Amino acid sequence: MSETQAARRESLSLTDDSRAVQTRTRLTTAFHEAALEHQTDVTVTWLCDRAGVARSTFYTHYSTVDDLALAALGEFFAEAVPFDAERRASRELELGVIARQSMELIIKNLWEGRELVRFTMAMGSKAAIQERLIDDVATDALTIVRVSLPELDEADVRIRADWLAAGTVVAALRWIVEPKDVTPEHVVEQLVGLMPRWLAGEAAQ
Amino acid sequence: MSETQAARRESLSLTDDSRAVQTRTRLTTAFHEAALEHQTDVTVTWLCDRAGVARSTFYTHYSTVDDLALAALGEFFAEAVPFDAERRASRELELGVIARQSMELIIKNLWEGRELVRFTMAMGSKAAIQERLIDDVATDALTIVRVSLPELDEADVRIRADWLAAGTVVAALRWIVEPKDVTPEHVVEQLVGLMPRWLAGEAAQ
DNA sequence: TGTACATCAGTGAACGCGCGTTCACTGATGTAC
DNA sequence: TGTACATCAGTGAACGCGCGTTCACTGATGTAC
Repeated sequence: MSETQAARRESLSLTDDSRAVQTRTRLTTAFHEAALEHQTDVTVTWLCDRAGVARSTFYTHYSTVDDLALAALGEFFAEAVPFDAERRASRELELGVIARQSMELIIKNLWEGRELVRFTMAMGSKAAIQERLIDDVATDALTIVRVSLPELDEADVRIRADWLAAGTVVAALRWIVEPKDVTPEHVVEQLVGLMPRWLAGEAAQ
Repeated sequence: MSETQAARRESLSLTDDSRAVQTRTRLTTAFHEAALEHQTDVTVTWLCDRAGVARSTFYTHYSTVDDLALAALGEFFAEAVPFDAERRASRELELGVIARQSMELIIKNLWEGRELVRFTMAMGSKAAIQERLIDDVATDALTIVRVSLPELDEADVRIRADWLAAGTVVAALRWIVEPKDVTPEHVVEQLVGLMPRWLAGEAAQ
């Protein structure tokens, strides 16, 4: 990981230069196409050929295929979690209602994108993607825990956020990846039931 | 992943041939040494040189460095979880006591091996190792959930096992990897508190 | 107890492959005057 | 409105590297007789 390349990636990720935007779109599209076509062995070269972009250009934007994959997976969780924190802070709804609605949103997003999720996780980058999703969700979950348990110190907030993020992401991803006769609604109920009471109120357990 | 190599690995992993045992020991030792010496860039070649073993031999035993790393990490969780299931089945202790003792065992093992765990996760294989630990723990946790909630159907058992395994492994690993002023005892309390009531009884929440 | 043989783990050289970086370049965009 | 110039994303060829496999081999172990 050279400083030069990393710095260029950093600045490119921030720019809205139309050429850069187009390159990212092309690569993301190529990734989606790979998923639709159930391509195996998707290499950087394959993606670049498909996107009509030079290999060296790929690396000015992304450091690995996982990087692109995560970008292409989009905002399956990212939408739900900050929204949840907002509503908790406003205290207009019961905890159980908020928890259930947020989980419904996460599960709905995952379910709608299940083809893409399955492909991505089958591509060999499963572990990396799972880990980064957990990271992202845990970061957002920190706010939820702070709002819910204001007196808790930071280290304990972190433990709770990690626990919740990991449990939710892993259980949801496995349900998505290994299709069973379980409806999204049922999964929501199960996951809400696993939440602690301070998070989901009477809906817990 | 060729059939030939995979098959050879499979049969070698089962044998107790003294040569094979010695090779595995040497490689595991080399990995431990790499950790002690805080080696960066531990490649298969480095490990084999250190172990006095041919590179081709490495691949007759392990498919990747992660494979070896997981073996070298040993039984941080594996010891605790089946033991937990046994005691639940015998119904001689309160749920909360069993849950706390099992968590104490997991955390104690991780704490004692924290140098090795940190090294392994810093080596670049963090995601893969985290994922495989979750897998292992989830498999054992299936039994615990079945014993605790006998009437539950298999898909729901799976969701609960995944949730518990992921929460425990991820929260514990992050505590280990990013040292804070949090004692092992305190972490145990936090994690037991996050368990659902059917698992930890009154100790939950 | 000794000899012949089968089994199987280890070896080392060679292979192709994809990764991620580097660098001098080109060409499009947009700003200065 | 036109010209000169700076900026910066994209390019493509080349590089070294480690991965994981293959295969014909060697040599230790242990079993059969």
